[in-house]
Amino acid sequence: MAPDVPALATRSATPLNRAAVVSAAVALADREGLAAVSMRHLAGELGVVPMALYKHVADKDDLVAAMVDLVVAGYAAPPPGLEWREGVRQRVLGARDALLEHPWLRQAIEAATQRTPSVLGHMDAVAGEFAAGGLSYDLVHHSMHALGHRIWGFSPEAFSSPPASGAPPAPAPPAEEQAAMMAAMAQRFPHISAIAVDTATRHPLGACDEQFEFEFTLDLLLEAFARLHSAGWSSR
Amino acid sequence: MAPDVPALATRSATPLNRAAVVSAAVALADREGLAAVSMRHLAGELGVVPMALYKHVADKDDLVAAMVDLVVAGYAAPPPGLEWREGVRQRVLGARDALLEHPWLRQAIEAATQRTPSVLGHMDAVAGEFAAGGLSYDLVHHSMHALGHRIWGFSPEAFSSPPASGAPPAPAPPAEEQAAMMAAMAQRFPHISAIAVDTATRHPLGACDEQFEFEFTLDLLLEAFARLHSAGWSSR
DNA sequence: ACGATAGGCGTACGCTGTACACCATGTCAA
DNA sequence: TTGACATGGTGTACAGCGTACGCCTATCGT
Repeated sequence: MAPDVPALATRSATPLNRAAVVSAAVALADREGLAAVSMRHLAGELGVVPMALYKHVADKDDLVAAMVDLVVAGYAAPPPGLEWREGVRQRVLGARDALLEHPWLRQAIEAATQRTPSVLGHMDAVAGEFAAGGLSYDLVHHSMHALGHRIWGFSPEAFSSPPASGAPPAPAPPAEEQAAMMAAMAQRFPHISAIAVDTATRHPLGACDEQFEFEFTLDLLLEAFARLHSAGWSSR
Repeated sequence: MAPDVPALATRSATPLNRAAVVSAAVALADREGLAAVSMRHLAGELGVVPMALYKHVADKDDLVAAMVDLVVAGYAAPPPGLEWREGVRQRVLGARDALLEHPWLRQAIEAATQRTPSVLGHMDAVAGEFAAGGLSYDLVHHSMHALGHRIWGFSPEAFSSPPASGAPPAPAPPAEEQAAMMAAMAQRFPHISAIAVDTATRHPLGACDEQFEFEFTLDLLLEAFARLHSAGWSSR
């Protein structure tokens, strides 16, 4: 028999390094979601024993932070010299693009306990776009608070259902029951039901247009910031 | 010897019920944080074996959802007949009050995978305040998207540091090093540093005023919604 | 030639959620 | 009165998690 390389997992000849570990984790998360990124699973993916990873990352938190850092480092930077609203807009939409490519990113950012360099860099770059427009740092500060997680490309949706992990929890209730449910909903929650109806008439094909939703809010806030700016607003 | 009641844990004579389990979980989370709410810990608290809890809650997700539901059910409702902005404002600030009493609530809401009745009820009530002002459901829909998690009383802060769990990670670096760090920060991240400086001059005593921050954004958005409303805005 | 170092391995511990079988009790119908 | 049945607490067990600790080997600078 030939006792050479391991059977299944890809095990390269050269030793691991931090970058390889982190990018493998990103790829794994892209493929199977953030929950699948356990030290054991990732190690198996790399053809290595779990504890080997700890030679390259301090702990799981460090790994996740590094994953975020890697993706955020790849955010597209708009050309300099843009009007400030456009600069902010492009940076935020750039973040959103990355988010759409790496759906786990939102969860990772929300769970993050550190601010890594790339993360700070993005926040600084966004602040810089504001500042280039002549907004006072006072206003920039509060405007960025208003943007909140939107600078990472997502809004904290009060409505949107969680990402529908795999199989539907209820096995498709019969249409009759569903109609009864709808009626009960309409009675108990008239306003959100009305919203649902209103939305359905406007967008017959599916749920609401997330991208429109996102840009709507973004532009709304940007306009409000501009108004405050030209009015010489100050926090005290 | 007296082989009667268990030694340490409080074990009442009457059997458990769902409400008792859930409110014990809330109390535990209030005392020791959401992370401390494990089935085993909670069961121990109730003087019961872990699996006993599964007679009252379907699983951990169900428990957390019920915890959220319980707190949200207690949100203060403003008197009817308020001007719509004031109605929304009071409901949202009421949610914020509950959040300040139960710091774990934010995390629980963010992690929630279900919309329980109380949760839907709050969303509906907020929508109702808008609707009472004559806003179209179309605009209500988009305005609530804009509010996002703010209707739960918190804004997703891009800046605020995570809640500083227990001991500081670094054991208070020497002042000399700290100054060097600050200088390096200022060079690499000029804008956020400028914000920090600006903020420090305005609020010499501490970090920024979260409450002010929150209300600033809230009022900003509300004013923008009002402007759209009076301009007859529609999404298409 | 040799010690230091880097990097992968193996074992083990304590923690998590929860499936499954079992048993005591209270309630109700026959 | 008796048996069926539901309710609720128990005990054991399993798979998975992060990670502390010690060992072993290959490489490299001196």
